[in-house]
Amino acid sequence: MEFTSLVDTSLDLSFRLRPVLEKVPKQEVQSDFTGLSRERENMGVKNEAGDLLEELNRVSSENKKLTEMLTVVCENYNALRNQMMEYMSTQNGVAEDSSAGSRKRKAESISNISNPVNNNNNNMDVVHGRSSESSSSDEESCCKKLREEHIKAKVTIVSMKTDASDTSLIVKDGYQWRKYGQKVTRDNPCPRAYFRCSFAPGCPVKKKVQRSIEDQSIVVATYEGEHNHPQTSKPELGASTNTSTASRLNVTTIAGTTTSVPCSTTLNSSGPTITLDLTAPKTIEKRDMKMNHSTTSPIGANSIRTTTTTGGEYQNRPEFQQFLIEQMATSLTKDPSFKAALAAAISGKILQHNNQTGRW
DNA sequence: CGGCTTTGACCAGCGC
DNA sequence: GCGCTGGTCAAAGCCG
Repeated sequence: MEFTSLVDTSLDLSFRLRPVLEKVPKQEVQSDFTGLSRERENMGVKNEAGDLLEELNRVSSENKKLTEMLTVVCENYNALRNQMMEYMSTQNGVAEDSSAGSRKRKAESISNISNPVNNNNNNMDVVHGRSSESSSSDEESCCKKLREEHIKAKVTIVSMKTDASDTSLIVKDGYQWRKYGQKVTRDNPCPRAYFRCSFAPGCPVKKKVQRSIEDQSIVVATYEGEHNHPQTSKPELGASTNTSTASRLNVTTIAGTTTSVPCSTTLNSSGPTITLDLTAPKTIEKRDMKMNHSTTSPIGANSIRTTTTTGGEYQNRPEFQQFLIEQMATSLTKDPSFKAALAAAISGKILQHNNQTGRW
C-alpha cells in the first residue's frame, strides 16, 4: 500500500476553500468583501472581513506549503519503499519465520534468509567446512546488514499515552497476544514485555512493549513481522485495553489535559512518522499541523505516535485510517481559526454566486 | 482444566 | 575467553 493512500495526510485543508480560491481570484474576493462593507457602511464588518480574508490567505498558503512538503515526503518514501520491495522480491527462498521454534531453528532460518547461495551449496559447505566460512566473511557481513534491513522492514513502533499510574504493558491493537517473557533492559528501568500473536498458531508477529524512559506514561510497542490472519477485534487505541485481559486492566487516558502536538507528520531516516492525538481531539490546534522533516514533535499527554519503517501493518488497518481521518476532520472543525477561514471562503463563494446571478 | 501470566534460568550475540 | 545484554524458554502459579 502506498503511503499516500495509507493516510491521506494532505488533510485537504482547503477541501472547502480551494474551489473558492481557484474559481475566485483573490483580488475579486477582496473586492467582494470591500463591496459588501461599503453596502453595509459598517467599518467593523469591513475590518472583520479583512481579518478573515487575511486569515484565509494565511491558511491557504500554509496548506499549500504543507501539501508541497507532503508530496515530497511521500515521493521519497515511495521511492525508498519501492527499492525495498524490489529487494524483497529478489530474496528467493525466504524462509518462514521460525520464531515459535528453537533458537537453533531460528538461526538456520535466518541463515536461509541471509544467504540463499550458501544454502543451496550445503554440500560445498560440508566439504570445505571452516574455510568456506572464513572466505565469505565479507559476504556474511553484507548479508547481515541486508538481513537487518529485512527485519527492520517489518518493524512498526507505536507509542501510546496511558495513565502513568497504570503499570500494565498492554496495548489493545485488535490482535490477541500471549506474553512469553519480561525483561528489564539496561537503558530503561521499566521492564520490557514480550508478546507473541496467539490468534493464529503460525502467526510470526511479535510485540515488545515498554514504557518510555522519558515519560513513563507513554507505552512504546514495537511490532515485528506481519500478521498472516485478519484482525481479531477492532483496536481501541488510547482506551482501556487488551484482548485477553481487558477486564483486569485499566489503561486509561487523561482526556483534555494535553498541550501536546496532536497531529504532526515527521520524517526520520527510516520513514514517515505520524504523531497524532487519539484521545483528546478538541485540543488539536491548526498551528501544530505542520510537517517537520527533521525532528519528531514531542509527545504530550493523550497522544499516540506511530513509526513505520516501511508500510507497517498497523496503519494499514482501515479502522486506523478511518480514525485518522475522523481525528483530522474533528480537529479542523474544532479550530476557531479554521472556522473563520471557512466562513470567509463560504462568504466569498456566496458573494461570487450573487455577483454572477445578480441577486442576493 | 485450559489458557494465561510470572519469573528465574538459559542461550546467543556482541564488545572488550 | 569473559562478561554483559537482550531474547526466549519453561515450570509454577493464577484465574475464569
